[in-house]
Amino acid sequence: MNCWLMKSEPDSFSIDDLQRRPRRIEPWDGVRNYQARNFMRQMQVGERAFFYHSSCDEPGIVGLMRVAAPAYPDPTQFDPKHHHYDPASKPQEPRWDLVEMQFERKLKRVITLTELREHERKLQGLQLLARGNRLSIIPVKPAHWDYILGLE
DNA sequence: GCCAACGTTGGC
DNA sequence: GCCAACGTTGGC
Repeated sequence: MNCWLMKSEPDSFSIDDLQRRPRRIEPWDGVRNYQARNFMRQMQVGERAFFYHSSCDEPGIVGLMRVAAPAYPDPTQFDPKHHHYDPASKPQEPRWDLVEMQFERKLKRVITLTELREHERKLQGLQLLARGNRLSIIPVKPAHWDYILGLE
């Protein structure tokens, strides 16, 4: 079982939004980065992911999710009215995928990016802490997963 | 295949 | 709002 970390800007979609969705499930659409897409294609139903709030007052991990449905083509890529429309993607050969994520629980408190950095030595190799990190979906080693949850 | 220009991400 | 880092695009 792999573990993951998925970023979202709370202004557009927050952990509370996920909790309020029907069945607490949301299609994770709008990912337009090949590396992130390839990670989604590796994700298996039941695998766990951190929900990370980015570009906000307090960037950090705010909750836990599980993969509810494996990767399939993201319909928003074919919708000309959609912000994430990709005219270069053909329905016969979709370029972008999504996975469906299900709310598991909120953390008792936010584990901030600042706090994670204080544990840099224990979290060696965690891509979130790497210089210039911009990927919205990254794998998390099980040992790192456990260590981070231990901070809660 | 190179690389400049441009767009995006995301912390601060 | 600024800016560093990175990805993508497109001319050559």
